[in-house]
Amino acid sequence: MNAREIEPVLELLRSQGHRVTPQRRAIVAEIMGARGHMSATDLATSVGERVPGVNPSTIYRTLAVLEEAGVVSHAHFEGGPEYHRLAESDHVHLVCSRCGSNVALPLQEVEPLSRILSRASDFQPDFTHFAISGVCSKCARRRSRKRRT
Amino acid sequence: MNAREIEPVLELLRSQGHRVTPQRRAIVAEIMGARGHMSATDLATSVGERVPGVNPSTIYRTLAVLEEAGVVSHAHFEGGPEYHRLAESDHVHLVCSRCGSNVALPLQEVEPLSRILSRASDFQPDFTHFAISGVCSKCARRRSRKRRT
DNA sequence: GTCGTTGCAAAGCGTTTGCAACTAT
DNA sequence: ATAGTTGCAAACGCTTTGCAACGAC
Repeated sequence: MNAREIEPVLELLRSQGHRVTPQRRAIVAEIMGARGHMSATDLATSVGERVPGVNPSTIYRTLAVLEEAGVVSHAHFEGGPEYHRLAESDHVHLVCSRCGSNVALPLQEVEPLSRILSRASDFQPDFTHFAISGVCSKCARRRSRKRRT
Repeated sequence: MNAREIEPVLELLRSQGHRVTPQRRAIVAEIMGARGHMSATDLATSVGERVPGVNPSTIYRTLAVLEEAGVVSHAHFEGGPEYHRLAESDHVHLVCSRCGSNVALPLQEVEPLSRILSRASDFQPDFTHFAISGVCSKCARRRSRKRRT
């Protein structure tokens, strides 16, 4: 499936002197094919369904190569880092501290915030690298429950 | 030093049925006395200078009690969670992905951002819970260097 | 044939847990 | 005396590392 996304990546790796192994094919296919983000452990699980026996260390080493190559990136959530193809960096993650819901907000929607921040503190923010915690509309209505932070 | 900050906290704990031990005194003194944020490991180290031999598990358990009591909170950085007294939640952390510098920005400065976000996505953001990654002015000038992210 | 990659086993880290001994109240 | 707390040791989950065997090129 969607070889359009993975072949160019494999070519890129080759052009950088890296080798394309069955394990890497599976990892690249999995992460470039996914539309969301996933932890390294998630990746290990799903890759394991394509090519059984892929070692976790291979997952981590390949993720490092892919980040280095600039085709994959990671973002931080309450539960730790999650990986995604670079194209997924076009939105901010709004995570509710009450119910844990995770909503994606197009980066352009926070464009104004970036400008304000740049002016206020001479800092060019990348709102995609860390999630933004808060309270979603649903939880704001039923004001109760414990924080899950 | 500054018993003004720690005594009320110890009283609060007692009022909740918790007990005040030398270890807790030291932990509370350390984290309520600190003006910044610190990892659990940092805490263990500095507490160890006051009361030698305090076990890491005691640090974690006490931090949980203090968060539950609402006198301490944590925020997420590239390197993991860091703890701080609640009063330190009055600013956002702007972390440079190039040089790692960490600048505090008063929460009021991002007030406009909160309003925009609330309107745009019906979400009440808490910009203090996760740091905000980006590029500081210094690094923006000398455009080079590798990302540390 | 080279040299990058893999699996494996071990180690590293930060954090959690069960439990008996201890101690604040 | 009664519970809450501590230290210890073990377990955990995630990630990293050294190294010999393997395999892409």
